[in-house]
Amino acid sequence: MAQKITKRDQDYSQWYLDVVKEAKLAEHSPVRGCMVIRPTGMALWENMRQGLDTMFKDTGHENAYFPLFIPKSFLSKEAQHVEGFAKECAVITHSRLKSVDGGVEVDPESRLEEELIVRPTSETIIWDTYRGWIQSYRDLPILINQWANVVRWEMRTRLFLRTMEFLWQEGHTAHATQKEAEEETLQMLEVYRTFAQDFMAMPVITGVKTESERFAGAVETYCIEALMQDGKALQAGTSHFLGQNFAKAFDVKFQDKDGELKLVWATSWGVSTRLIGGLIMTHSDDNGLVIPPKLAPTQVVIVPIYRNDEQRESVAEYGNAILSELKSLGVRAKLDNRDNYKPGFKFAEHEAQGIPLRIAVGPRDVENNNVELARRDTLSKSFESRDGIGEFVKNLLGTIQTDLFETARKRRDEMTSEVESYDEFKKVLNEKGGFIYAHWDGTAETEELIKQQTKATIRCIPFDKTEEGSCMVTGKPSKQKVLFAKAY
RNA sequence: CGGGGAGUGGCGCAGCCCGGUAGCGCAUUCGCUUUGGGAGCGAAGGGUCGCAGGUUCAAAUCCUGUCUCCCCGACCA
Repeated sequence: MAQKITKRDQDYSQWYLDVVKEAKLAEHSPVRGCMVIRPTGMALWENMRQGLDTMFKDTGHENAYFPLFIPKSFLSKEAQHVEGFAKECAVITHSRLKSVDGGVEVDPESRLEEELIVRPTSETIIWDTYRGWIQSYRDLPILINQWANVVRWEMRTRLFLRTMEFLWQEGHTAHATQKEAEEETLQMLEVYRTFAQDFMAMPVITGVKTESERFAGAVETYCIEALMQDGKALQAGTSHFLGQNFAKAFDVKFQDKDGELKLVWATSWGVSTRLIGGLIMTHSDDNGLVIPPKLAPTQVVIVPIYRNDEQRESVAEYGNAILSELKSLGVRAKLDNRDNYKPGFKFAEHEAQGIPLRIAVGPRDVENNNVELARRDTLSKSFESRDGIGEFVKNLLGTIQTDLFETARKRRDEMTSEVESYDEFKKVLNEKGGFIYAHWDGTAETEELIKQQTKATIRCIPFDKTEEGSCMVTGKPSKQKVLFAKAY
């Protein structure tokens, strides 16, 4: 029997872990800080990947793949970049083991001349490669994405939200002009925003990071920020305008139309399996995971109910016909005809796995020519006619998708405050949490002070909060409010 | 890296103080009865108690060392 899930309001961390476990998404591996993504979790990631990949292709990008290992020297070429990542790199120093009475140990003879770094991100190896690909303005732009795993030696990990190794995509583009690169950066931010909202049903705030939160090596970092149900923010994706930093570091120049030799402009952008963590914490409840229909590996599950073999057959026939109808309409449906579990158990299990819609069919339904429909998001049940059930379900899935977004947006809005003073800020942060808009003087010192005193950080400087005011801490003039929250 | 907690069948735990070489619940397998919200009964299989030393006639239990994981902080997608 599945273990009960800890109440969400009681212990949010435990609740989160329970949901992940009960939904069979992932589990801790024996390797410190790493996770095993189970088939259910992988199917979800694959759907997310497909949605994103289509959007990348639609905006002119192609996929490629670069090596996992990066020569140590590459990492030292961009000063800011090194500083940001040096402290969390896995380093390969040797190439083989040797047997020593029953066990193995590292063969000291095999020490590498130059150590290899397991990529924490691929800017360096990619820009080293781009140097060879770019000579003329005709070679630009280069619009490439890579689906890969990366490793960051994190101190403390949490399933999906922060693991030592994680799956992600990283886009790396090269452009002839600053304007084009900046437009690309914002375009991809918009792709992320659209994906988060339309596929994940997760509302996000877009904006630009402060200098202290900026990606190591970027000129400007843009982000999407989501709010979790416990009132903490999650950085769900980033898009960086890299300026000419990497072009300078890796000497990537092109000859322009005017004959001049110029440095290339760059962007990079990425989202990771962390999105799954965001998805969980945006929609799920005490019964387990809730997945929006667009991303659900299984959108509809049909549960047959019967008392004897005769009923079993008629119900199976009835259920299979519905299954075929749903499949023919492109609905991802399955029939749960396992005989070793009772319906109640299956209901609970499907709910824990977040399947958006359940259809229960029993002898009564066969007789009355109807079905019992249960929505995962609202946990409400209704009886619907068997006739036209395919179209009905298809529409309902669409409704669930938009309802999930609306519910999440409403919750986010209710958890968003605007304050005018630092006292009010601290009060709201302690009593309510969530997103808080407040004026800030734009200095790193004030930002750090607020962080030290309240643990809240500036999640982003949003695009749409222009209004004159004065910093809630120092009273210095401010052109706009910025978005604060405690964050994951 | 600092503070706390924990390592005992697949999972969750008890036993440890006060040594006598393992037990409970769930899961698994088989059988019968069940099936509209996490089924019941009966039987069976499965663990040298994280690892390494030490004390002892005897160690899950006491001592020393060590590794790992989880939680809270600092750092980060």
